[in-house]
Amino acid sequence: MDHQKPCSSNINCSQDAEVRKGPWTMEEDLILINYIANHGEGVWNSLAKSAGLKRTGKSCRLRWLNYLRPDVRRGNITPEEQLLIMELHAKWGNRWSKIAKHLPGRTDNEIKNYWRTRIQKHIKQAENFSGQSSEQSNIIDHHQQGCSSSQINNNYNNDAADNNAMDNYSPPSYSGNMETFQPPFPTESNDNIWSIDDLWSLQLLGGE
DNA sequence: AAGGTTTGCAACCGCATGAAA
DNA sequence: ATTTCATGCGGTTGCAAACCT
Repeated sequence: MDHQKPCSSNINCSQDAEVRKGPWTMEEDLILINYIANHGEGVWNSLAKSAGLKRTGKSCRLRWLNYLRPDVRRGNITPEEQLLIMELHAKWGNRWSKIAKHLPGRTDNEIKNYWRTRIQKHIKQAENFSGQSSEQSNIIDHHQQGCSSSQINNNYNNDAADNNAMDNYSPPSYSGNMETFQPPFPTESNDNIWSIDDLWSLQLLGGE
């Protein structure tokens, strides 16, 4: 992604004085990192203002949580993580934030993207190959037809099953296909224009 | 090499929920 | 009890990069 292009997709460019949209620039990232390092997270709307960012609080929060946080891990979803994602998804459906809580350093957005771009696609391909098992195609259909999370919850389980369920849980629908499932590695996506490490070291150098 | 298509991901949007006033 | 505001969530979109013809 080209984070350097200030207004490439900025619909609000004309009224740019107010709210910026679109990709974050390195400068904005640095401002946000710096500000949070010095003042903590606080209320996002006022944080955005105080930091001098022409962004909504929502946008700042998202950028921080999904990208800038020091503990966020990006790229290289391990086979273990992948398996866990599949198990938890089979159990909870599209409850991405809930799934993300079981994968330290991973964000709901990343897991959601990963599911949609890799796993879902691969399951669909496998299904086309093997004439498909009924249970599995049900799950895929749910996502293709955009079923609501409440529907998913009815089909799978609810929060009560939360923590100890994993002990006696066996993945209902994917296990049969794990044989044919080729993890689409490498999933390296660290080739950002600049790395978060870079930003943090910049922050540490110039920070305060 | 050029143009078209597909893929992957960052970011936005709308809605739901909860806390504070 | 009601309203307002902030946050969190899931779905969706836009676009650059990668791939294909």
